[in-house]
Amino acid sequence: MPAAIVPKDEVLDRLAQAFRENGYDGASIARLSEATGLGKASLYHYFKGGKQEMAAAVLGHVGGRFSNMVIAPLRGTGQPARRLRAMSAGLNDFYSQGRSSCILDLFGIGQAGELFRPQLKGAIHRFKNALGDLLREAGLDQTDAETKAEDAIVALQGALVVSRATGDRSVFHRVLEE
Amino acid sequence: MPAAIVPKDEVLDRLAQAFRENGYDGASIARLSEATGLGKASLYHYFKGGKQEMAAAVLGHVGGRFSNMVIAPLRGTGQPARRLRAMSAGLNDFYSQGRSSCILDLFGIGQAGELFRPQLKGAIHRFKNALGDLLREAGLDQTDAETKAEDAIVALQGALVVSRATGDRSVFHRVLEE
DNA sequence: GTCTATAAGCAGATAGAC
DNA sequence: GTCTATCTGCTTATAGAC
Repeated sequence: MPAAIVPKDEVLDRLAQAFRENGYDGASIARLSEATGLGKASLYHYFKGGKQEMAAAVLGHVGGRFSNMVIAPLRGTGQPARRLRAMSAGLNDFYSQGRSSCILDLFGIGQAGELFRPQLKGAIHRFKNALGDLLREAGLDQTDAETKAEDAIVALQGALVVSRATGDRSVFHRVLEE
Repeated sequence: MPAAIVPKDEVLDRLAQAFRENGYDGASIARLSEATGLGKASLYHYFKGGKQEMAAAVLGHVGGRFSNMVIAPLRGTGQPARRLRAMSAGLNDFYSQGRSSCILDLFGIGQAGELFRPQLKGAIHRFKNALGDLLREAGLDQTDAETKAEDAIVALQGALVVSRATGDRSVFHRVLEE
């Protein structure tokens, strides 16, 4: 069995980008085909469950990238303040300096929301725990740490929405400095 | 010319709800027809510009409701702290206790974003100014007031996204107490 | 594993009767 | 002002050749 012409990770990256630009409903198979450079039938060869499976695979893939770029720095061994800065840098890269929408936002809408809510909930939970643990390590008590962690995630999501709506990414950059 | 069977405000309310539940792309004409109780052709009689005009009309209608329920209390005459609480109550109603997504989020996505960005930007600007003016009146300097106002809008949008993604509206309620 | 061709159905939108 | 019926094109998805 010969290797695929395009590595699956690359395909998933491009699918993710297309979903992030258009949302679940707006990302038609034709667009996904164009974004990946694969014909429609090839996409269905990769993802036999169709668009829904493509989205699920993207969710897993993006979750993995998030773990590497954001969660891992938080779970590292340096000083808390330093790890927090590493997380900010990771978020900045992950969201392309605020240009990319978050899948947690897009996949929460409409029918997609019903399909993927458990995964979205899990992703938020993991992020909140990682950040909360770090804040506890930095000296906050359990309740404060959880609240602050949740606030940070809320601010991040809000900044992405406002940045997209205004076309002005300065909000995203400012919020990243919390 | 006899009156319409359903008042236009009622039609707009129902269209708004359908758009908020499904997003711009997810809200098909068939769904909008069902949501309003009007046949497709009747919808096109009201909105000759089709779906795009329906969305634009919803944007204007919802903007008006937001002015009444949220901006007006901020611009009132009582004490700043009291007006702030009135705003919170208005937001709680406007977003149905966190159950409704914000049009600023949904209409920022994909093609809809390109169509409506100016209106979205304007709406955020008006909210930020009203809130900033109140904060200045409460004693903050210009820069702080603007920053805090923006932070509040960011937190509100983020809370709505996180509430929708997790299905847990407690985040929305907590953030409303800032 | 990729492609072209095509099926079946839904999308947005319109015509014309009442 | 509302409806049924319809048009056209795009949607998801599949069949089958290479």
